Amino acid sequence: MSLPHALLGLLAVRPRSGYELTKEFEGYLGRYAWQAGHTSIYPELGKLAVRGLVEVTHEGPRGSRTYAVTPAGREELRAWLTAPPSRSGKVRNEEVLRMFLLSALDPPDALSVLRRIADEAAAGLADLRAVREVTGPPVPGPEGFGILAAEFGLRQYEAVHGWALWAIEQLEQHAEPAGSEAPAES
Amino acid sequence: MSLPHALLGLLAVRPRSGYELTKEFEGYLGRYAWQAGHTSIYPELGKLAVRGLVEVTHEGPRGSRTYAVTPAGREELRAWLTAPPSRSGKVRNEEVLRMFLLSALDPPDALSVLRRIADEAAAGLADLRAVREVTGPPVPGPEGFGILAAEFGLRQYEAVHGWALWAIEQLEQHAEPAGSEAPAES
DNA sequence: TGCCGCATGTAAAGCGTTACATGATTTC
DNA sequence: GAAATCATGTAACGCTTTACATGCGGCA
Repeated sequence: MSLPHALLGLLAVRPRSGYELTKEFEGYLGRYAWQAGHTSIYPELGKLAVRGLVEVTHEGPRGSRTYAVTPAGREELRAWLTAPPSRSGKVRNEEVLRMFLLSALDPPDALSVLRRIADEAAAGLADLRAVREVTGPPVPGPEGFGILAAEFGLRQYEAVHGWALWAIEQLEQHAEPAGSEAPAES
Repeated sequence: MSLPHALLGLLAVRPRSGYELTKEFEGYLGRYAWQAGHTSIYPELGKLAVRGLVEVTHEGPRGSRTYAVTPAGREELRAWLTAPPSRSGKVRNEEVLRMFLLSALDPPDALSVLRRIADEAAAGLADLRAVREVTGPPVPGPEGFGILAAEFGLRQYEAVHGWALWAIEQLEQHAEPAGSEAPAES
């Protein structure tokens, strides 16, 4: 379970409340890396506090509590991030599963799914390129948080897009296209 | 939950027993797309049988039951694969999470992690290239099962590798390298 | 005969998701 | 004053994982 480390990582950038952490998981973090709802986050913060890895540094208006990482928490985060391959990386990616099973479809159906994948990758690519325009070039330290990740997502989308176009080409050598879908743009 | 569809997809290629299906999840499928143990698979096969999506076609030596997809099961699989973006794609990828949190590390630590990532991507790349050598060029239909996925994995690794090298370059502009790790080869 | 791998299953514990629930503060 | 948002929490259900458990068949 990596949720505690995700929380430590976010709090290492700057202290936040459980509510703010929840919002963070609704953005790119939750979309690409790890998702969690507030009903998982609040109890987990409590456990981390008991273990002495985070602490409440401020209590605000609506009973809000701002958490910050302790030195012990920072050390735990560092240990996890620099640890060996982990070797127990739990993978559950529905999109990748679809790609694995794609060959089970008739070529016309497979083609239309591939065209959709190519289109979605192109859209994601455009989205992240816009993000890069706004944030500018990467800088090190907490300020640059997420820039490396954005570039990573960008290159992932490029790979997916290229793969989908390649796969379409492969399939079209063997079957006439269905012709019911708009072609993917480059 | 995508487990039932993963099972339908595997059975659509050819009928198998629960045991064989379990083995399948220990390979590339479980490593990259979706993991499951036999204690999830056996009950799920029972549920699919009740719903009429699979059926037992043969009973072998050690109480083994060979399952096959029914026409209804094939239709269900097709519906799932060709369905819209699904919009509820659950993402839980520990490796990607590490990349997101990388900026929380000191530059020297971040560099050593990035070098490890680059090395692992290079290793995975070599592995999949070997697979491609064995299986040859892709062909359509159930026979080509997994070839598209292998090419996909290959391109993913290329993207990760390229990203890691790029990230290392970015960080080295701002901090002296730790020098405790072997440099990543290209 | 003994061991290994095949082949399936149950039970308990833990975790995550969904739904339900509450109250305070700000904004209009 | 009403509505939206902030901010946290509990409870129930279902799924996953881990551990435990059993027995047959092939091979040396």
